Amino acid sequence: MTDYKATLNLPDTPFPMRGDLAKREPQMVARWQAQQRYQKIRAAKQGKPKFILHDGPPYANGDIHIGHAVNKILKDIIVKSKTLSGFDAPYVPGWDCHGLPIELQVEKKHGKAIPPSQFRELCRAYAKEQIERQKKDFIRLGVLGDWNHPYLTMDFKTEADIMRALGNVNERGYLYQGYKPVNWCLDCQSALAEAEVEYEDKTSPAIDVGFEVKDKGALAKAFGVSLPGDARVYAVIWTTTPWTLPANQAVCVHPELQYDLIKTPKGYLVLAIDLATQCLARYQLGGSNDRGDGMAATCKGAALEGLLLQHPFNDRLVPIICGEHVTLEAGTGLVHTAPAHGLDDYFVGQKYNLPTDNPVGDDGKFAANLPLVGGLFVWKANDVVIDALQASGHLLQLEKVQHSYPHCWRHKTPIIFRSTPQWFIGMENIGAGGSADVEQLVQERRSHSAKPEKRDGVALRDLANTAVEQTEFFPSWGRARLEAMIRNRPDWCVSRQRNWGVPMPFFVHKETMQLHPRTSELLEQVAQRVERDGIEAWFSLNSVDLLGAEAEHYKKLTHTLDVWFDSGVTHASVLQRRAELHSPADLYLEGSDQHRGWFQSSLLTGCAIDGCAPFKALLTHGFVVDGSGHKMSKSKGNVIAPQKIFDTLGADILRLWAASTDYSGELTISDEILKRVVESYRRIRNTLRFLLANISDFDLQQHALPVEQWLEIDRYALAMVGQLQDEVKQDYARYEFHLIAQKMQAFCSEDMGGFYLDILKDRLYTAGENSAARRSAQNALYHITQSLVRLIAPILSFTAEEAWEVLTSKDDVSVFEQQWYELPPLDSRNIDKSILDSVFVPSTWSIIREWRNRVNKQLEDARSAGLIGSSLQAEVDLYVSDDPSTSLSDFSLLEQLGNDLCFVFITSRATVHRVATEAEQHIDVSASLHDKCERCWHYRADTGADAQHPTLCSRCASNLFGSGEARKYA
RNA sequence: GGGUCUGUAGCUCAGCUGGUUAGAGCAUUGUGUUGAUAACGCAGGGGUCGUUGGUUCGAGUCCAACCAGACCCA
Repeated sequence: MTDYKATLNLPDTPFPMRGDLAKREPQMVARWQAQQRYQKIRAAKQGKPKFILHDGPPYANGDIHIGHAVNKILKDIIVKSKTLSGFDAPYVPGWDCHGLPIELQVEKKHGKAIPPSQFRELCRAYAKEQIERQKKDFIRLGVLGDWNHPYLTMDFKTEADIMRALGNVNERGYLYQGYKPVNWCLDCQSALAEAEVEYEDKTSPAIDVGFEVKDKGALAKAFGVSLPGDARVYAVIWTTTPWTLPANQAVCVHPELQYDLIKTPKGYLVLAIDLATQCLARYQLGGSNDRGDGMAATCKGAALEGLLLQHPFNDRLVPIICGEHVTLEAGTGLVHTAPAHGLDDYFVGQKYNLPTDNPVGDDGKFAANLPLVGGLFVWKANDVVIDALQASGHLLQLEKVQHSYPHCWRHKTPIIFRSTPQWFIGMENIGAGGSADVEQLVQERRSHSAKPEKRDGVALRDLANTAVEQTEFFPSWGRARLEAMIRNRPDWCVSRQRNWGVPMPFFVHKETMQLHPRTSELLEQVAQRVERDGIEAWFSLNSVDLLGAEAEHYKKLTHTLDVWFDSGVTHASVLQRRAELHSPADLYLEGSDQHRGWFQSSLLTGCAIDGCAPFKALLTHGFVVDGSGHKMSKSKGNVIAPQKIFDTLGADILRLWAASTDYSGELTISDEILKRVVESYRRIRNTLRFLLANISDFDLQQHALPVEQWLEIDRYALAMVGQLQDEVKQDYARYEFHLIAQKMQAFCSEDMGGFYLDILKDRLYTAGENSAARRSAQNALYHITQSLVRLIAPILSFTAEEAWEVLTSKDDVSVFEQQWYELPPLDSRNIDKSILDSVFVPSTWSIIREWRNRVNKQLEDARSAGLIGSSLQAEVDLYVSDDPSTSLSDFSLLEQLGNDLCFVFITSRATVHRVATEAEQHIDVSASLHDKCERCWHYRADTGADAQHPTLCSRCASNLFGSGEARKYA
């Protein structure tokens, strides 16, 4: 007996069914790097229009987590899809290298007793080491980029350009000196970062102090009462830091809270209604808020705004102001406000243009010339202040309280809030809010800080607003979020008192505190030295070298820049400095937290320096959460590490997960989800494998057939992949990757596996190897493969490159040197006239597929009844109505397929019969009574017709030894 | 407490401007095949569309409140 199996054209490919990704991907990465694929792709794309996705630099500390992975994968998908869309899309990854967290790590490792310059060297070395670790993982994810030349904010040139950017901001007039409260350790005599502060219990004196109301007429009006001429009225505050009273500049009320005016033996007191009773009890005073007619004298806080009070021991008037931060948790509902000594106070003070004058020196002693507390240490001043208040009758109550209070993490001693000179980028030059009276009052007293000039008369906030308007947002709500933040943000404090950071290379006059008149010129000289020697050039600089004799009048600033400034100005230090890049970038892409971070620091510096945003579009993704929607944390134990995923499942699985999740909200990940992703991957991979395996003997040069000579179903397949490609290209352009993953999956399962490929097997395997019937199928498969490999490439990069090598039989080429595939045209303009008349367009094919579904259901019934096993054992008879009112009835459509209809249903016979009405329509399934052809497994009457080949049907006999069967439709 | 979002089958997602029995893939169950075989085909089960109220002839789709979750602030 002949082995007819050997005569079949069975699939064959080196593309394995199982990806074995975890093991093989690293080898692929190594080879790509050795082959310099990134550089090759750049060369291939030279001259194409540019698409610049600018990398927001991750911080160079710690190994990458799943959030990093999502961010880099999304960027990579975009860069690659743009590349395939015909853009030259270089990708220069970056790292953020300066700042406190690195200092902390280095301190932990090497201790604190290290000279600053050596300490900075250690920081630099640490950052470098971290970058290498992160870089290795990013590359492992399959992210394509210029990994040999990333940008680092600690590159000497970049450090110099960061300084130059600061100089530009200053030249535009957006930089000014002001004061801001910082955590201050009296023992360190230096500022502390948030991370250096610990909270511990401390006992403090808590005092209630009356501020005498100066403008009694206005107050009486606010409460709707009339007051006796000699009445004394006090606004009462409560504080646990009596020493801050010398810096008091206002008393703050909540605009929406209700306040009482209460008559007591000590005079009238203003207190929040909800706290009045307990306050009076504490002061051991009775009292009444009856305004004389039996009605209570109350009013909203807002009504009190602007009233002037006499400071209890300084010769000045302070206003009542309104603030949302006032609460009823403790005290009186009126808050003593010293902008120099508290952050809330500072912010509300900004709003009302209150001075932030700080009377406390570095050593914690009050300035010598101050009344009452001059020269005293702050803690000592507590008692003096209390005694004075007691003596003057302003003190209503004194007690000791224990409360949580910030302490220095090194000295374990209580710290203070103390405003210090800082540098700001101003959002506008006129403070918002505040009543006219307050405005006037404070205007007179403002002398120490002049806010900046506007750029061309435009405030930075307005510039930023305009820039946001002109930006495209993915998703669109990003705009609202950024707008809201810009509307509310205070001026940006850019100075820090750190070691490991880019210095603010300024000289200020020792007396006037003004910047040196030649600041820009000097800054450039410094920048040139920094370009050569790094930031150390500034720290080690002797002022005389630059200033000569002037040096004795100028102070060299020791501030460093907020690291957000470093990364914020990469549009200047990177985009505008690298030949292959440009600013504004086409896209910035980061997590949603960066609306406050990098998006904003980039926007503000861009607007300050260039007058516009450094990006044309912003894309935001959510955070990764666990399967139940909760954030990941070590303590919860629900952290999933990207390293574990690519070491066990492979990077392509992680990439497919990132792509198939809708990133506009949170991205959920769990073992189950990953398991589903793996299934999904298998489907795509196996479809690809089947395609490759069935065109392994196909050579387009030799075997190409014009589309009009293809079988109908092959043209339909081409139409399907054409539509898929159109949609997927659009989805890439809109950055809607989860739709792509979805469509890819459906295409592979429904259109290919469940329909086209299943039907095709018979023809591919049993038709003559070089027959038109088989070559027609292969033509379609070839184009589908070409299209599909590219469509998945941005997402499943490893798999696509692997398939590309099989497809091209070359191992040193990348699919990313290509563009989206150009499918043979199928439309009426380019195709043979005969096809125009064809009834077989996608919409008619869907009718055929509906009938196929009906047949399948009947076959399944027959199978359950034990009538058949394989569908080829069945013969079907379709009774279909021929509705004369329609131009093309189902009957005539199915009938036209003729003998090919059975291949569509994968049965041994399919016959269409005409019935009159739809009600008569039905499908009969019967088991074939004929013999099974050993080769094609169809049950046919002509099996054994050829005596020479008794186990073959005549179809196979013809395909093997004759002219071959003719197929027209399927 | 404020700003910006999210909540449709076990999982990932569709569902356009409100209109008939809410879709797909994966998973699950049954089954066929053994010439895509740790693959592929076929059929089935599975959803109070976060909850409650409202607008409407009609709401997953509009409005309000609430619940849960995320990010950023305070």
